[in-house]
Amino acid sequence: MEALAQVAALLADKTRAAFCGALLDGRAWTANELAAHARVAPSTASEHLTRLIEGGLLVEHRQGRHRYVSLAGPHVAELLEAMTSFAGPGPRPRGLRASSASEAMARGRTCYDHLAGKLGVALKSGLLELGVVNGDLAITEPGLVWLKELGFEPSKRPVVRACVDWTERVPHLAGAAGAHLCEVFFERGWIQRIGTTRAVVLTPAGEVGWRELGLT
Amino acid sequence: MEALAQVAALLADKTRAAFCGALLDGRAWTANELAAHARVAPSTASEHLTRLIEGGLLVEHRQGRHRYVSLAGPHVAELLEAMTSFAGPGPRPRGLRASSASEAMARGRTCYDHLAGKLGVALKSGLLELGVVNGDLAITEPGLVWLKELGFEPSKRPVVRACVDWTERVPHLAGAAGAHLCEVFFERGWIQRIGTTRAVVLTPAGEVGWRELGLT
DNA sequence: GGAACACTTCGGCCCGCGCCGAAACGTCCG
DNA sequence: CGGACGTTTCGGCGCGGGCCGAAGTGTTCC
Repeated sequence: MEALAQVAALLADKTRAAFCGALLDGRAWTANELAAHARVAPSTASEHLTRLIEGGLLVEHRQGRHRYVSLAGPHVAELLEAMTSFAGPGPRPRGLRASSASEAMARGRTCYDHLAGKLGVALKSGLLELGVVNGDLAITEPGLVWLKELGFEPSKRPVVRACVDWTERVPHLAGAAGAHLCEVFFERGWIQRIGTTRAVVLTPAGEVGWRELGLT
Repeated sequence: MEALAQVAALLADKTRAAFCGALLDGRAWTANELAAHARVAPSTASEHLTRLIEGGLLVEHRQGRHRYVSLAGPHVAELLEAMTSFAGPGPRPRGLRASSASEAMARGRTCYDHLAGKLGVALKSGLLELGVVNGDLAITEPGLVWLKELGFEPSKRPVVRACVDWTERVPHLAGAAGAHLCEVFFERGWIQRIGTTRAVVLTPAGEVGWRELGLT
């Protein structure tokens, strides 16, 4: 169980945890951006990043004088959400700005490459009613056809995976299908990021689009 | 992401991780047993247990002068295996005793309340061939009938869940079905613990039984 | 009642590690 | 070439937390 402690230790520091939380938006961040985000000195951030990369949680790709880092893959995102949902919604954040921000996150957000929050759960429920997935959150035959009509192409990656939502405490839709739908929704302008955060809203166009697809 | 760091911190200590690893056998241990297992003073163990319980990872039930603790539920076991499998099989354990013990664990073991290791993966493959579960590891209609013939009764708990095997790096069968099958196999003497460890072997009777069920 | 036992609380030690600032390195741009 | 900038390395500081032993509480058994 030595290995367990080592992975846990990587995430046990609040600065490193903040890094991972920021990277959950699925994008690549530079070392400086993360340092500013977590309010630590660049030198401190650099050391943390090295440890997270060596631990296999992050990957880097260097470009000129920049060091871009991102999560090492969907499996990392799933692990992070699983752990976060375990602790569950802690005490309500204090302060107007913070609480409205966290409300926005609860309403809808991206979780690495798919949708989470109330929006993510609504999507899952809709797909369930449409028969795209069954009660155990597995893809159905007609569901696969439905997805292909939206441009989905099967790959090595599992089509659907359950990812525990840390605000709703309910599994939502991850995996290749979840990622594809999220991508399509962004392309069509159905969902939009709020500022530069992970929070996401369904646009008016999105509401129409969802209804036309048969989603609630 | 503060919450994430708190959960991680609980598991970031090698003594607490060792406790959790021991408790993955699904049984309740006393504080002293765990202390001896992790080679720390009883006073140290006591403090660790309090923290793990407050963190929601463990539950206790006191009986006379004993303090029994066990994992707080299957969700904890799943989280632990997910994190352990992430780190993956580290360097081979050194020493004859240690390496043969870890070999036995890799061959077959219990993971909280279901089977894991090569044995667990073999069970999953067999159920897949029988059509009890499908490729996405979801229960099928005939599969549910098949389970009920073995005394399975559906409950609130999900019938099947994927649990990542930390030695095989492949999902195996958890959830209510996994727990029920493990229980039945123990009752019928088809599987047996090696000593008092989590390691498990398929008995000769078990080999016959598995064949009769159509498992490989 | 008294002795063994399981566990807990407390005080104190000490190591690990997160943090910073200063200085060095490499890259980009004018 | 020189200056700005993103990043890294190093030394040093200070806190948190894991550990133990000693003493205390509650339970069981004789």
